[in-house]
Amino acid sequence: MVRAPCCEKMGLKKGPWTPEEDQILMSYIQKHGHGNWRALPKLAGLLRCGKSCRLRWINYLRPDIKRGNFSSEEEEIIIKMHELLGNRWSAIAAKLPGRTDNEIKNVWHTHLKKRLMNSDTNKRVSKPRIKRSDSNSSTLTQSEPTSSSGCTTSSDFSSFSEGTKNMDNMIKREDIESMETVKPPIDESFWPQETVDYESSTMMQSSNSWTISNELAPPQYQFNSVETFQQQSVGYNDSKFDDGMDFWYDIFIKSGESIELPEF
DNA sequence: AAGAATTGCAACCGCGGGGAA
DNA sequence: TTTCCCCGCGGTTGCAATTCT
Repeated sequence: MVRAPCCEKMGLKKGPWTPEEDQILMSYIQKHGHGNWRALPKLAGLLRCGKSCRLRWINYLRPDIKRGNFSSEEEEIIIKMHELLGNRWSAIAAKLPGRTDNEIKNVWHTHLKKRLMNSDTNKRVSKPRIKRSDSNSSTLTQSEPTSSSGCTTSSDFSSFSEGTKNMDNMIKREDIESMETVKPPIDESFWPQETVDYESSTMMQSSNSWTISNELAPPQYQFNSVETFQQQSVGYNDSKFDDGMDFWYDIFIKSGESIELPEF
């Protein structure tokens, strides 16, 4: 079976969309829905192929699209899901409402993959670039620092599912979030705005405890002494993840201290 | 200040799945 | 069962913006 190239017909426009074309496509879909994508451009009066219209709508014009930089939580989810699912961008996008597979794919290739590689090789992470444009905002925005939840570096996610899966304490996600205080005292504000450098905090593991030192961090953020925390994995179920998976967080408890895990 | 190099992202391409005829 | 068509997915590309020298 020979398939004709999408835009073989002469006269069909390719390349960047103009605001006028966007307006035509949006108002047509808002009035009539998209129905048959192939027929849509003709009906709407656009010199584009249906595939191009679909892509423009899905990736850019849809009203529920969330624009702007990814939050560190979203990036964590992407990293975690990528580890579980691989390059199944649409499946990952399903876990991030308002984000498209294309956007996630781009973020992975431009930020997260490099970050993980740098993390593995103990290199500094390069300064994030300022986002070029944002349709919902006329001002340029700086990427958020991507140091995520305290000392839980991206490479630590690899141990999420390898952790103590047989532990009995299954708790809810909101409970985990309310337990932020038991993590080591390194949060997003730890890092100066212009750089993302979670590698300046080093973690050394001996049996199930982590020794955390941040002697390379900026002076105002250094601990007075090296502190030791116990690592513990806690799992949770989240209805957002409808494919039956459980997720695991590593939390850190100061040596000598104990906490009670919240009940269901 | 200007040109080169790098980066980020929108858009394109081709393939495969699934459903209708 | 086979053929055709549409849609969605993942990989890749092109180019504008930004940074570097």
